[in-house]
Amino acid sequence: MTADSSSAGDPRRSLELLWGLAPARRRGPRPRHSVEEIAVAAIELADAEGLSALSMRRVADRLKVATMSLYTYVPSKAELIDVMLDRVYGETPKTYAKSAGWRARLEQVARDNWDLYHRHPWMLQVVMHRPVLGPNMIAKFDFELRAVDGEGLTDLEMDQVISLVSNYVHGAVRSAVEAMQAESRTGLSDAQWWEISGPLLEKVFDPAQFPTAARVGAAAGEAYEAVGDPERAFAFGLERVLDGIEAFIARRSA
Amino acid sequence: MTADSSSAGDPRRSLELLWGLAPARRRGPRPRHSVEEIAVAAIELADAEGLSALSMRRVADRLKVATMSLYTYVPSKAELIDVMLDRVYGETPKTYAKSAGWRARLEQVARDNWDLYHRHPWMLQVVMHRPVLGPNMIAKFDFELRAVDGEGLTDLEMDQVISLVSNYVHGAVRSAVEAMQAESRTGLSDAQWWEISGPLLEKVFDPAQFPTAARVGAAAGEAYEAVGDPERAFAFGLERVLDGIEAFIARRSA
DNA sequence: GCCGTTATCGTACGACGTGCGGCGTTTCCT
DNA sequence: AGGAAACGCCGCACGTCGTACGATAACGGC
Repeated sequence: MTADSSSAGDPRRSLELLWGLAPARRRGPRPRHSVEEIAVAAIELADAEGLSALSMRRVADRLKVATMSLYTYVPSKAELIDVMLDRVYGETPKTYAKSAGWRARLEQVARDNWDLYHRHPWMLQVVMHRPVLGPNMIAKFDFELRAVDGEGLTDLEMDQVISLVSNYVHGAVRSAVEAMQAESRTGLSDAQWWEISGPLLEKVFDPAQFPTAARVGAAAGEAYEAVGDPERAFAFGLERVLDGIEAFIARRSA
Repeated sequence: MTADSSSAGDPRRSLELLWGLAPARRRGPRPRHSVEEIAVAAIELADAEGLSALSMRRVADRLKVATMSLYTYVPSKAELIDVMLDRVYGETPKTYAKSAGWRARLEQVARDNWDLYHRHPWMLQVVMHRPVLGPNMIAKFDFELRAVDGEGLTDLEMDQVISLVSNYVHGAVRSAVEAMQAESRTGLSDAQWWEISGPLLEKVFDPAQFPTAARVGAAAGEAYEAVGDPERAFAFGLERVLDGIEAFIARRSA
């Protein structure tokens, strides 16, 4: 429970929340807010300050409401995160260019996800105990599968191809975002950090023992000084992944 | 700070810890423990109960020591996690079979990481603000780079290839581990969970609207009932990734 | 034996998620 | 019209967390 997780509560309640199945109010005072409104406030907070700053108290503050009032809309923090997730899943485009082939479509899927994670880096830290079966998540899944539909793959292979791309993007974004956030989180710029770490590491690290790491580490370090290089690394990996899928599809059609 | 993160403290202190650079004891009572011992206890706890159960109090209990005593060995929880990480990085093999080509070597790297993450799933949740420059992490980096050394790639390309493989493995393990842990974390088996979610979802989800998701979801759901299928999905993706790298290396040599 | 150093640890503070129970508002039923 | 039931709102409290602070006691060098 301490960990920021989703889908840890009652699945029934979760699904009702995600699909907006309110049991139809009957009596009592009018709700002053809505699940949507709460989710929006929570997303804004998480976007701005990270998942570690997302607390029920802070969300309530944002809405000028007492903390416990949130619990009339949402059974627990886990379900709130479910709603947040499904909501941001709704942000990705859901149409392909008409002329695009499967490769262009898959590339779009990868880049849309890359963008989505960059807009909401807290998504990377949410551990999902079960898939969040909200409408937007399902629409997104369907859309992504259609990228490789009709190319002669079995259903299982289609799922595996989409998983492959999703998994790669997730990992790549994670590296990139962590690198980007290092400065703001620690209050130390890369330069300052190396100024401290460098000399100490030199005393203790023997380049002769690990020549490959020394050489490549230096090269990569230099390259990454240039802004935008994580994006190039992402593009590089994506091309390899798509090449691998291309070989598979070609072999499958033959 | 609330988030389970690493490398958030003083880099100098971190490096001293990681490389065992104690400032040489002089006076005072003999330490009853060691950073190593504390890290081992912490790793055991995190392995058994997950990162959310890893607290300074619980680690101290395990060592039969007051909570605050830990702070004489480790400046904060973040640095402790750094030490834990570098320690488990030491677990992966560091030699290749002599006969192995780059592809077999890369596959070994991927599978060793897959195994490592499965042994220590908490690694997936640690957000790294900076690379943990410990001896084992460097040795591991060097070892992995050697998988693709001497194949005609530039230093930067070597780094990108290793990143690609690492990123894919990270993403794939994440999916697999989350699926595996869903039952123990929520106390609901997959069957029980579907028994509740299924009927509700049927009321609300229209297969005609998302035929691809419906079809593939059903197929994938069935396949994953069979134990060990996440591993097959991992193997599938890995083959594609390696194929993509193969194409790149081939083009590079030509 | 004494003093400076250092390990150990009890207490405390401000965060967190959330259970419980009281209050006041709104709606339905008579 | 009036009473009762349902429900939104919220203050308080509990047990958790990381860790700052200061007291105490063990030890090494003189």
